[in-house]
Amino acid sequence: MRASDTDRVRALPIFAEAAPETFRVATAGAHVQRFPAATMLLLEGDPVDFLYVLLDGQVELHGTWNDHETVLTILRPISTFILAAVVLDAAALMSARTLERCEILMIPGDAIRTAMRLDPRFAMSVSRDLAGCYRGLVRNIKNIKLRNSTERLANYLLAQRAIDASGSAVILHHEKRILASLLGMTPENLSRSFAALQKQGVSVQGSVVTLGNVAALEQLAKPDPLIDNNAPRGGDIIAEADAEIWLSELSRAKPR
Amino acid sequence: MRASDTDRVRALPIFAEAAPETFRVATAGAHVQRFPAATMLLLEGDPVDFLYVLLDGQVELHGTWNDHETVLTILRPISTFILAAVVLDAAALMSARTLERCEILMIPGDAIRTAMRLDPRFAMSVSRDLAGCYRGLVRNIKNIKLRNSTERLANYLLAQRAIDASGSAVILHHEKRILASLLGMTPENLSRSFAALQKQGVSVQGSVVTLGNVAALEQLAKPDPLIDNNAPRGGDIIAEADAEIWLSELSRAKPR
DNA sequence: CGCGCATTTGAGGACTGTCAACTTCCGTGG
DNA sequence: CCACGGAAGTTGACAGTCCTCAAATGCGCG
Repeated sequence: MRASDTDRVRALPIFAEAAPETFRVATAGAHVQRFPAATMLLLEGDPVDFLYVLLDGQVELHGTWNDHETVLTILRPISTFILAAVVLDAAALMSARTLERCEILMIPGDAIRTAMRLDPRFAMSVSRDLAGCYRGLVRNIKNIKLRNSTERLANYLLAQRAIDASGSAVILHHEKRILASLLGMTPENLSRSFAALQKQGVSVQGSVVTLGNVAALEQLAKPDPLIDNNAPRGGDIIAEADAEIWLSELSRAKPR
Repeated sequence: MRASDTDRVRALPIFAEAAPETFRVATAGAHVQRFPAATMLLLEGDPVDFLYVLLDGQVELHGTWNDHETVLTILRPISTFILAAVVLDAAALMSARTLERCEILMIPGDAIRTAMRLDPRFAMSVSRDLAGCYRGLVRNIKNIKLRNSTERLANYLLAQRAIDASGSAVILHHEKRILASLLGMTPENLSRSFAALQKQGVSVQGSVVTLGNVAALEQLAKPDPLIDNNAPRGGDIIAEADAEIWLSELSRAKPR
């Protein structure tokens, strides 16, 4: 692992407050591995022997049933994945596949579990990370169960805009069929949803989406701090802070 | 709190391995409170000051958006809820409402967080609990995104049968409109799904459902250990053990 | 007994998935 | 550099799923 990578991993929320010794032990048994695009890193049902840390590239986590597949999340550096399975030493519930060439740090699960027993601050950080992941999924379920596909897309676009902070243009970082699956629809319906959002000033050219009328888009999307995590990075804390601002905006919401 | 309750709380996975001192301190500042049916315990967006432990009764956790509501989970004794918000000292993402008269132990969030810092074994237990909750939600999302409503109902019935182990009869522990929301459909469609399952030998009389042909129901439901948590109680470990048996059954699955 | 609420049933419409054909984009190889 | 092939994306037609509204039925409790 390069020194710059070490620093980036050290800065992960999970390690930030850990004792130096904890970090040293955990990363001592770890190794960096490079994978080509479209590689299955892990199959659901497999035992999980490592905590994965994505250093570079993109990874998709997905689930399968009855010959159908759905994307559950898409990861970008720096982030860890399948922490929950590592903590429980259990089989994976999601499969992991690289979307591009990736560089991944693999930390033995044993090392993580023993580190948690020895270093309470580290265990606390793991708990906080898991709690943040849990809340991310709660948001996800509310999004799926309470909104239709066009509303989900609209909120996705607004959330991306908040993250990238790149003016009125949003760049899609993955293929549309991957995005469609992430949002719980078919590629065909994603196209149609984009078309439907033209009325709200949305126009698409390849992977560049321009939001011509953010106010109109927000009126349709009705973003909600209790569903849409608008924190630039690293979880909950920031999102909670603006809750009151959002709520005032929500008070004028109308029935569907 | 009655002595019998103390024992039951002590037996919770979260406290089972905690130091005696940890348990004593945490429960010292706690108090038991009784609530009538249909009481809002917590509104989404509210700061969370307590870890709740349901000792008796039923509690529903739900989410709201744009004047629509969806049930996210239904709790029965003994279980804790909103642990994730307590760990992060964040606002609740779900509202909690009693479905019947309830008896609830409320442990100050501060006590939980300081206990985690002081007792690594307790922190480890909290991590394991959160990891189990996280995996429960992953299963939930796969269930919603990969199955239609009748398939979800069929799997729900099979899962209930496995939990209660009560022959070929399954008892619905909550009103059908609550169950419908939990399964992500309207009450009307729950009725129709029950009707559709008559072909698979399912018949309903009030809150008693008899499964007349489990094999046929399983053929439709295609239960999967990576979606349906069939552990009698307390999470993942048992479910993982039978994975191989289930998988052999799945290998002959056909495209939808 | 009657009221209120949950549940069921029916009709219609909105939303979403599937299939097929077509267009666009992009990387490869000539 | 260009032509080509294959995959991704789009569009249209159609079907299945699901929601909404309305009305009827059933159930429990005062």
